Amino acid sequence: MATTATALRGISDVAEETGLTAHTLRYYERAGLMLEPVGRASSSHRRYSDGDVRWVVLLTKLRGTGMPIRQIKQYADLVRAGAGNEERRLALLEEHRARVLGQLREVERNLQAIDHKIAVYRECALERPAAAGSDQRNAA
Amino acid sequence: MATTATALRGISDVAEETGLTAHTLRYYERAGLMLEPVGRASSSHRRYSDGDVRWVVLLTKLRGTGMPIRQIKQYADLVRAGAGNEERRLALLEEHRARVLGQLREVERNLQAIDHKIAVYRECALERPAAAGSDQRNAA
DNA sequence: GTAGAAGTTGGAGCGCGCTCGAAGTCAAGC
DNA sequence: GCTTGACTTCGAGCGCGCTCCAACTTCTAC
Repeated sequence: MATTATALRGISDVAEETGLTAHTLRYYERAGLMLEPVGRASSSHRRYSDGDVRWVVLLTKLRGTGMPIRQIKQYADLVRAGAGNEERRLALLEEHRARVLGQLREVERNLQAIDHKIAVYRECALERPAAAGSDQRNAA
Repeated sequence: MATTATALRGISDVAEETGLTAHTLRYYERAGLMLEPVGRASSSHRRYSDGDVRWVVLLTKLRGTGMPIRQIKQYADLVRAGAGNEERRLALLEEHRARVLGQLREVERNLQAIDHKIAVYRECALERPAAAGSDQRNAA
């Protein structure tokens, strides 16, 4: 069952896979976000395991929802500590989730005001046929 | 019809009304986000008109959807320039709107991954009856 | 008049999350 | 051997959006 070859990847492979830069990957590691120091080749070049990469992908989801580095660090610390603190991990994630949902709602609320403004400008554009070329807008 | 008394407000009133700090209000003004320099009392204290306040409120909506100061400045410059550039204002707002919608979708997508993680931890919590007090979680 | 609160300016400082530069190491190809 | 290029470390730098400080003026209450 050695079919899943699980090739260890270099930092630029992982950068490409995750959408982060190599700089950022090193930064995350320095910041203590990795579960364990990333493995090294004899040349001291980093060699990421599949698990490392999956973890980094999770980090990108957390960052992508605005979780601060400091809090991701807390979560990583909990996971690194091993079994027994699952409730605290869950609480941390749920708190984050609630915060994100709140932010989403607020952004939507603010966006509605902007939508209204847009609607006003559209009406305004209808009233005045406008200067030449008003129709070359991209109707995206 | 002079019933709308339109009292001019001091900076701390406006801070309270808008949720910004007085510091931030001054900062926005310095950054060129106001349509015109805010009026002053004889004492050189700022006196915000209703229009000023409405504009600041709009600024908070733009900021609240993540529009950078630099771009808000562009929008303010257009409005300040007066009639004739409504299309550019509209385009600016629509671009922003599209960007925000994209970001919302991506945050939601990332959040789904986190939700999945949360679900896993919840199952995990069910399997092991866990240490005392595991049921005092808020069932939000 | 006088104390204390609240406003003014200009510029410095901060927290965040990267981002970059410099100098060095290592492996592969010519 | 030598070059090229991808990697390493450490620390500095940056862009953003505030946030605060210091020194000063002015309003308000007593």
